[in-house]
Amino acid sequence: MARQVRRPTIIDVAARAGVSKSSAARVLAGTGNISDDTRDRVLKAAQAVGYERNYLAVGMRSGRSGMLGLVIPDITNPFWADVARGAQDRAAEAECSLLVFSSDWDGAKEAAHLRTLHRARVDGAVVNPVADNVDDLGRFGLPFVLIGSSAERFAGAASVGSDIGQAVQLGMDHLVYKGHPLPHVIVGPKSRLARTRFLNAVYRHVTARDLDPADLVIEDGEYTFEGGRAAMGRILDRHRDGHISIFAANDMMAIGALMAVRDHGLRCPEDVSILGFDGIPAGAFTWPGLTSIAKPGRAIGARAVESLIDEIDGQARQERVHLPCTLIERESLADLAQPPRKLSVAGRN
Amino acid sequence: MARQVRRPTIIDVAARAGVSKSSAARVLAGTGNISDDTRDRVLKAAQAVGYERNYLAVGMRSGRSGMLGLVIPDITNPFWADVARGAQDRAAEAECSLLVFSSDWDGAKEAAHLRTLHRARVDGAVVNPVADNVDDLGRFGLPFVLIGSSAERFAGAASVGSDIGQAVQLGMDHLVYKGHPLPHVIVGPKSRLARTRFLNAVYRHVTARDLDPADLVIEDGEYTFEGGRAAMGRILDRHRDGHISIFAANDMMAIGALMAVRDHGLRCPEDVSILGFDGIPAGAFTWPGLTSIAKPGRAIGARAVESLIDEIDGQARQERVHLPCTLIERESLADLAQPPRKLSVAGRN
DNA sequence: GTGAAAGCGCTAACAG
DNA sequence: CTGTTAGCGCTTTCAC
Repeated sequence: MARQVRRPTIIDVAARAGVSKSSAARVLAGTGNISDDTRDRVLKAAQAVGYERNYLAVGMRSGRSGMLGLVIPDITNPFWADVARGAQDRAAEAECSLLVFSSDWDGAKEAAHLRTLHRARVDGAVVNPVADNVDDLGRFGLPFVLIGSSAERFAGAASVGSDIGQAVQLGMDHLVYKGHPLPHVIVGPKSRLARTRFLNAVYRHVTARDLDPADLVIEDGEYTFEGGRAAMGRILDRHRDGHISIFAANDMMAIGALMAVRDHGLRCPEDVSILGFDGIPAGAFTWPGLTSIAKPGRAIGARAVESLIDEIDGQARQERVHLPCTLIERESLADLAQPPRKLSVAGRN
Repeated sequence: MARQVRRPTIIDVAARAGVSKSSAARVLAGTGNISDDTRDRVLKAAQAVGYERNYLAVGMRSGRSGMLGLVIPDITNPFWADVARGAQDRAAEAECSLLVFSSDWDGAKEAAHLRTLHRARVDGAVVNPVADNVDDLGRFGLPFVLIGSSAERFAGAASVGSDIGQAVQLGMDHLVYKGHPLPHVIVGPKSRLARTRFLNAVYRHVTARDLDPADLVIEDGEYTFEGGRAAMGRILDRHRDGHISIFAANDMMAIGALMAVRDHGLRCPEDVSILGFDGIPAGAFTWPGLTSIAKPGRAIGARAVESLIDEIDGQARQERVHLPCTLIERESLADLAQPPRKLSVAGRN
């Protein structure tokens, strides 16, 4: 294969069009005043020689590389993949290239990727901060937008994430609608910021309906399949009468809980109802399908890139955006509000 | 936030070190002969002013941008995310940045992304070709490596993919081992190249064991959940006695098949055994867990980048690499080889 | 071993 | 409206 074919430059175009380099440049960059005739000839010449702008050179001259960076924990995680996709699409619209990096929730890796981005001269970056490197980013003088739940720990930076309050509200309302006024809650470990935010929203909802918050049963564990399974196991070991309703703060935990229900010889949704949170694709394939509150991953990615571009253009909005979550209704929630209707399956047995 | 802090250049470093621009450059690039003293002073100066090489400028001068491109159908698809991750990691090791694009299996989008890559002056690209744009890539004179099953349609290009023959062999062997000598096969539509390759391998395995290939039951459908569900439905409508064994050419179809089994009031693995192909994460959360042959996505991505780098460096190997698949054993396959052992669950009912 | 100088492809004053 | 000129930051001859 012919490697390194010499690519035509603006000089070739100018020569062929019989104009000066700068006239050609003006036409090609679409700036300044140009006579129709000149424009025509330059455009034709460019076409003829197969000219393609060298963005490396443009970048060098203008200080704008046309590249954006994205640093997320793991592209292999469906939520983050979704975020990446949103960012990609929005970047493509803006004719920007996106450099994507995975940090594995590791501060050192994150720092390394940030440095790489800086060296690559990206115009700005969207990052889900796992450590305090964001301060470095700021010091670099690189425009950036933060995403995810940990984003708000950092003052003075634009951020976009999902609206946990609205999400919990949505979930609790749905639970109430289906006849589960006071679900048991499975949340993450104490150390995590998201836990607090989630719980606060739950309490707000409970107190707003004049229910006794002390009746709320809370179990916690790691944000994993096993964490959810163990937490659910504990609940089941304790409580053995009547229907149990669960609101899990994370789909992996919800799926783990589902497994625990089976382990205990119970059925979902007949004996136990489960509502998840995240909207991961795997929830569609569990049995029963997992009803869940979906985070708008794609929208978050897209919005973050949008904010970033604004910031790069100097229209720094520096805002905190919270995007609404949506309900994905599948089969893991029994309809207790109208007992005779949906529970026929259970009744038949 | 301080936008556009002037970043120190090689000139600043040279001035501070009290040497010429070129000496500084030599030290910083690690080329040419330099006295220890000079090197020391330059390095110290660089450190002091916080110098960082401008890769845009380097790229312009050297014709190497240090960037690689990756074009896959959809970063949101777990297999492709895995490929992207492998590529990312390998690129990071080589100190390259990776531009990632999703083509949505759309030729036009693919072409657009390829053009963007070309304009961004990437040094090479890894692409899963959905259309015939790869010819363009070749014409561009851009080094590239193809990935995925459609890759081999293109002559004269390096490619890396999974070893379908070995994968099917592995699956069939496992099926035999578990007492399912002649599974029904659910494959993709006739138009797809992967179908043929899969079926050929199945036939090879069957004939090698002196079984009658005419006994092989083949159903096809789209490579989707619904496709698998429908195909399985047809099988179930026809065949109603004894255990049914299924080898699906794709996990989504396998999961669809699982659903069809439930639709028909049957149980997996007691009445129907299912073996999938892909190893998608969701297979861990179905009930029962899906036994599947996993494609080495991450390894494919990593290997592709490796080949690409070799090719860029002029050691064009131009080879076709086939990476082996592995078996993920979960619960969707009954052990028919030793009836009394595992089928106790079914027996109890 | 080191420095001076040319130039990668493009843009942006500055004259004309 | 157009051409001339001077760089952006770096590498790379080519002399010394």
